[in-house]
Amino acid sequence: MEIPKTYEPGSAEARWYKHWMEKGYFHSTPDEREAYTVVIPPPNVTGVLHMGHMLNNTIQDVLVRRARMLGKNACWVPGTDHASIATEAKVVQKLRAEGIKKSDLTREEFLRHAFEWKDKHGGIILEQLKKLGASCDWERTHFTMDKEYSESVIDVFIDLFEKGKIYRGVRMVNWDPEALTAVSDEEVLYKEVNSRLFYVRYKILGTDDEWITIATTRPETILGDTAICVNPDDERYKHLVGKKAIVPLVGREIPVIADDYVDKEFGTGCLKVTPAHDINDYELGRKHNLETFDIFNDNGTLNQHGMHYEGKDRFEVRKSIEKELDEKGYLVKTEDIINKVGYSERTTAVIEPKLSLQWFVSMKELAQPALENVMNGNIQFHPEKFKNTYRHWMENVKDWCISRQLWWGHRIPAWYYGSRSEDFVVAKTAATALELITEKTGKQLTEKDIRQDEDVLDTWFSSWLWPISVFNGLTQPNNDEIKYYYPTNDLVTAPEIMFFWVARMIIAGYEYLGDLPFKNVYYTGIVRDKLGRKMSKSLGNSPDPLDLIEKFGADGVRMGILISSPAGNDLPFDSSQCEQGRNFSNKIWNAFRLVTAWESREFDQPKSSEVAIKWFENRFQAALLEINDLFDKFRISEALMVIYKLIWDDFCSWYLEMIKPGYEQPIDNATLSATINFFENLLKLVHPFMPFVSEELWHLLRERKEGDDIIISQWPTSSSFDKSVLDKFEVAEEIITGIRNLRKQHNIANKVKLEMFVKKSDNYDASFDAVVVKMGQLSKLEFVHEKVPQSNSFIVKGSEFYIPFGEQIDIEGERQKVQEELEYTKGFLKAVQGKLKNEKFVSGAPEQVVANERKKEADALEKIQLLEARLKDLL
RNA sequence: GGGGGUUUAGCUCAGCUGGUUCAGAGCAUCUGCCUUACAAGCAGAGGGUCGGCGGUUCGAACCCGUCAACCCCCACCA
Repeated sequence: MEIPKTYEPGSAEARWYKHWMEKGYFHSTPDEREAYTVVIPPPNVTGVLHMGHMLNNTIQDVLVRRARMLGKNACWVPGTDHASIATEAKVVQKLRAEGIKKSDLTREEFLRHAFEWKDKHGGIILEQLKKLGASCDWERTHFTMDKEYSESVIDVFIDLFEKGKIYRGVRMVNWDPEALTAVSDEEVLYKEVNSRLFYVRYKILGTDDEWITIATTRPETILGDTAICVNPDDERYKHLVGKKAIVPLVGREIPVIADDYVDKEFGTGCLKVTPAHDINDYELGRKHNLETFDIFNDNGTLNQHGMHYEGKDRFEVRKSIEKELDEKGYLVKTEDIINKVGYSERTTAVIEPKLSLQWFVSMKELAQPALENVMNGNIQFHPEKFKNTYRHWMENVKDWCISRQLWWGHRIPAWYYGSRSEDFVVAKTAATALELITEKTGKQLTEKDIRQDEDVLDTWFSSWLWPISVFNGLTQPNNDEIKYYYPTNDLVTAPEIMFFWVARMIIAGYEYLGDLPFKNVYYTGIVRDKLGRKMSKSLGNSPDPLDLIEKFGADGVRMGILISSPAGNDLPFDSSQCEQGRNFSNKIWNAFRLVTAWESREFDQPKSSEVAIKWFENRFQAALLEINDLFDKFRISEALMVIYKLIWDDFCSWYLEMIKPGYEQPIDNATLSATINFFENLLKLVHPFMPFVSEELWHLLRERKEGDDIIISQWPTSSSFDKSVLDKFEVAEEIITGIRNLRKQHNIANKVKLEMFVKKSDNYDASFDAVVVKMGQLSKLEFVHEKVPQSNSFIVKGSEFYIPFGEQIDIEGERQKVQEELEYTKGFLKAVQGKLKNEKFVSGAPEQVVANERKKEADALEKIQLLEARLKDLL
């Protein structure tokens, strides 16, 4: 049977993924083994796989597959997030394309459309992950709006409310006066625009002609002013604090107050305070007990507080009021400035900040254990540097606004029965709400008398329960699964959502299960394009991962994405990296072709093969130790690099060449069998990174019994190794390279056998001589006591190697070469001796370091002697 | 504006608490090879005053100061 020259990933990938699924290898149920649990950062339900997901999920799969091979009960829970804003925006957009406006639909109608959309597009991304090879337990797929999951979200809301951790508070929302709705922060686009700064003077009450001048970009809001504020340290205005000023046009008397918030440098250093239309002003208002006048109607026109401007649009009023202020002598001057203005993404209307009652989680106390347990290392961040960012945020944590003015999501379980702000109860159902109302007020109401809060909860208010709720840890407390799988082990995610998600999961973990949600957090970087831009849907600069898989194979893409992506570092993605990955799978494939082509017989093992095997055993163990260590430190891409070099350089370029029989010659049984064992172990190391090609070759390499699949094979066991073997081999490598270099310099083909003579140093080691003869294509290797004339030479570890070339020798070239080396060594010696002459160095540096320098000196002296002798010969 | 981070070869990164290797790897580049596993390959080679400046030290890529550039997060300024 002819084996193709290149590895063809397509069929192998489909075949093996199906096989793994059929065998149920991805599915986990609690048993006596140690659990290894990972929960996927749930992608948006309607999302499409992008490069960030590829990176993130490849890392998770590597960790999970390795854990499985280490004999752990690996469980990787997949699922999707309802992503309220993103999904709702998509549905709105889709409806708009069909000519349907959201405002024409009832909530129920809209949700019907949304669920239809979710059923149609939801989970596409999960199918894509299968193409990547993700070994998720698909039977455990969760969605943050599943029935039981939603129940846990609502329960947590109610619980926190009852504990007094959730409260209603005033917050500025982004009001879209055209759509007549509040929009989320994410839907506001800030643009820099040319504006004007108006300087307006207010008369001080009780004076003849004393004025105070403020600067504002929004003169129309003067009608809502309830104070003027200056910095307490501002000498210019100190005498005015406590006095009253008169609002122009309105005639209202307002206090002049002092607060640090005011920047002395900006404008005139005086701020007019309009608590209803600016969040900072609102805070000042609260602090100083100011009145609040909301001067706008919902559609952006002025209301009754607008006096003669009532009913007119805010921008029209801005123009008119400028004129009026000017005419009446209040306008001092105007200045052109550039400032940022928010526009609604939906309607492009200018956003009006508007005060409204929102729901908050009070965070200070909840955050305490979450902060401590990261700082003390109970939860580890990789890389560690993110602890700083985390600490800073957690120490200054602000209360979390959890209500969103959307329909797609978990509706807030609050029920209103009156017009006062305290006329509400929090309850799971309307029925319970009615009971609570009766309890609270004595009134007997019906469902018609109450209405549920219109808002839904912030998406993160459901995703923060992810590691708990995928095991129903709240709805069925202490069930077998939550006990077995929680705390999970590793979380792999992007640093951007450290606060949105990671911190809050930690908080929820301690609050609800009294334990950490995961032990390690691996932060991936951001995938960027060649221009350094973040790859994103909106920019459209992300290659389609499925195209890449098509082109380079899933294994190739996985390797390409991991090879230069240390934790926490950005990954500037270029498809050439996938090419490298594809080449690597091909390399392994061809190594297999070579090994499988050999015919084996029973005969004496050549010495070169014997020592080659001994060397590779040790080499493998050394690499394995390093790989395991790198995995422990979550240095995944470095582990991959070690494997890459182990296979490409050590196994293929060295080992296989050392044991390779001559053309059409058989190989001895012992060597072939050892080689196949090596190959198997190498495939195991590769498997977490390149699951498909490794499984394919695992089965081609030898006959396998049913169920003998690499995915469930045992990770190679680590044992001690003999470093001296590796050191000796390194010397042999150096000798072989020396021979190759001479061949190259003198244009001697590999086929031409050469004779080599060695003048040994005292520490010459002959254990790899057979390999040197084979790899160097030598016809003779002989030891001599004298230098060999008429030959080229090189020095390795004090031994001199001579290869006679008869007439071909280029004496001048050789002399020059030796001369250069001599110069260099002399320079080196000078530097070393310089150090040793420095008394402060000899007395100050540790003994070991000084000893090293002395050794360097001795070695250099010896080498200089050899080189000088050699030079004399050449003259 | 606040906070965090980064800066080492053309690119992506290692370099552990300052001292074995005149600074390491992969990719890319260059040179020579279609050598009977692989040209998606083989064998070699070149390439860095470790962002700038100053300091501490016998000794600095590593510690301190300062300047600069870039990135991320948060808040958005009347």
